[in-house]
Amino acid sequence: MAQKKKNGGTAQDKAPALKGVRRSLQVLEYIALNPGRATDVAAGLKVSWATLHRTLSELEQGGFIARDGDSNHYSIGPRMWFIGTAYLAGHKVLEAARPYLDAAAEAGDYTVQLVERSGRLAVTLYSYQTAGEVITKSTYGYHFPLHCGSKGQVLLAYSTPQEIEKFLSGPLESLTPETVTQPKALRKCLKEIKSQGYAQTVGDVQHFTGSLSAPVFDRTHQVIGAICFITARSAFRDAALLEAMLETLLRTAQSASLALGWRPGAAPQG
Amino acid sequence: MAQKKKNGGTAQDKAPALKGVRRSLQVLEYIALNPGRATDVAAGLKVSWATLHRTLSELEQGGFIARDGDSNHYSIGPRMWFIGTAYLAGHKVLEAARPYLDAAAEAGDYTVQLVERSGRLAVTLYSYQTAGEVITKSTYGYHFPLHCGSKGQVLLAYSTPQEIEKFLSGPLESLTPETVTQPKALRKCLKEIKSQGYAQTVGDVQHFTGSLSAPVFDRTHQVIGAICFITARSAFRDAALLEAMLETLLRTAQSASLALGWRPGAAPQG
DNA sequence: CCACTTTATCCGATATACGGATACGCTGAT
DNA sequence: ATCAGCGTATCCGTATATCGGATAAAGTGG
Repeated sequence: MAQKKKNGGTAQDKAPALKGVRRSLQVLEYIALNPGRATDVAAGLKVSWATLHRTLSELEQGGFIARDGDSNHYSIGPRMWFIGTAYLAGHKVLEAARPYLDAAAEAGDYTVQLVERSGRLAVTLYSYQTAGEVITKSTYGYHFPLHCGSKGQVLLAYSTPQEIEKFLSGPLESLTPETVTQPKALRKCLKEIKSQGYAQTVGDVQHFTGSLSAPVFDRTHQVIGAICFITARSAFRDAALLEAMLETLLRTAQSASLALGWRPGAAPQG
Repeated sequence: MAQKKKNGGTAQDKAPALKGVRRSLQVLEYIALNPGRATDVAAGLKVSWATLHRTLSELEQGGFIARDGDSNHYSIGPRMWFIGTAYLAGHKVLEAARPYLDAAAEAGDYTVQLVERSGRLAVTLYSYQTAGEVITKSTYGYHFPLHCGSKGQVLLAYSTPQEIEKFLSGPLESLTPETVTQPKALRKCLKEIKSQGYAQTVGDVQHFTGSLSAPVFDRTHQVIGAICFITARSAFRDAALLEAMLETLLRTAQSASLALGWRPGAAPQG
């Protein structure tokens, strides 16, 4: 099945043009995922040391990556943040969903997020965090694989069967002992999510938290994102509270979908 | 002192190595600032069309920029956001300031931001927005030149005289009729800011809002960021309210500085 | 329908980036 | 103190990937 040839995964290995550009961006992404020493990057990406060194130097002097003088550890630089944020300016889904997200956040004691799929990851676009809550690492910069947490699972559940299988055939890491990593179990889980219209997971991303997520549709009935409520684990034992959360979530997601041109009913080409 | 040899704006034009890489990142930044048609990018960056086309194609198929199928307008793609957010994960200043920012946001009806300088711009790292407020375009993706708004002015005020002059010698745009753009007036303004320890501007970024900002220091007494409170214009007519805001602001900024190793007193090498 | 702008592709010359080899600097162990 | 081992920096000839002018196609507007 899984051949060892050169299955990049992100379909990025087509025509060998603009090699340098491609490599430099690969390097950036690699560093974004695992910041560290130059050698490790070279090993991880399998590029010759000399080449990598040149690339890193160039990126560094441009401010796209930053190097810690002492340890020679590289990490993403400020300029990348600046460029990256431009993605949000004018992001349709975010703009449409924003008011509802804020309203939902005001209504209850949970963190509200808008997430989107990017490759094998669920990427957080917006996070409204209720201060004083115990949830820690859930803002930007912490993106999880699709099979971890309700947000990813929702995004995955509404993908095509082919995409689901493709994802499941990749590596499925474990973030906590409670993370579900068996393809079989995940398939079942996804089916259930799709039939009930939302996802719920507890402790599979962080021990002390759980989350509830619902899909956001556009006018073509495609899922273009998900809204996710995160809160402390204890809340998931309180049925009434959970019920209220779920209701708010579904209402919020529907409002966002409506704002994006979605209308209730079957898919257009049905 | 300041020799005129190779004074680039952003000091990015030194050795002509890895041309492609540099160009592609320039393109990315250009698109981040002004998304638009390919031709415009080519004109703006003065690269031959063929070259630019190749670059754009490469970037697009990697998901680093996105093209609107109808209008052929290019904009920053999701993958850049993903990479960019990695900048925040492990950002020292942000981590240190975060609790205080949240606390401040809870305390009053204003948006709380943490900003940092990047080139000629004040870049927002974190924004805690009180829902229901009228402030609109103040989240991520909207970064302003240093002379606009109190946040930028604070960052600028604590720069070295050389840097200030360098900045002032560049183009000084106007965001609203109230934006101060005369170098002379700005110089005076900056001096005042530095002596009083905070900045206040009203209506120079958006008509209906005003802001209050204070610097954040690290252990070497250098300014590494600023904290900014933004609120509706009307609040700036209420002296008592303003007083309270200022107090919270200064306390917050000081807490953040302390958390970063700053200690009261003169600069170390004084 | 035609003039014009914007986008896409070709192709040969040449400059440019590749990567093996080598040299430097640091850390920790013998 | 010496040496081994790792990580980092730089050199340089070669081959290759990139540049950009020109050309073709597609889209836009009068």
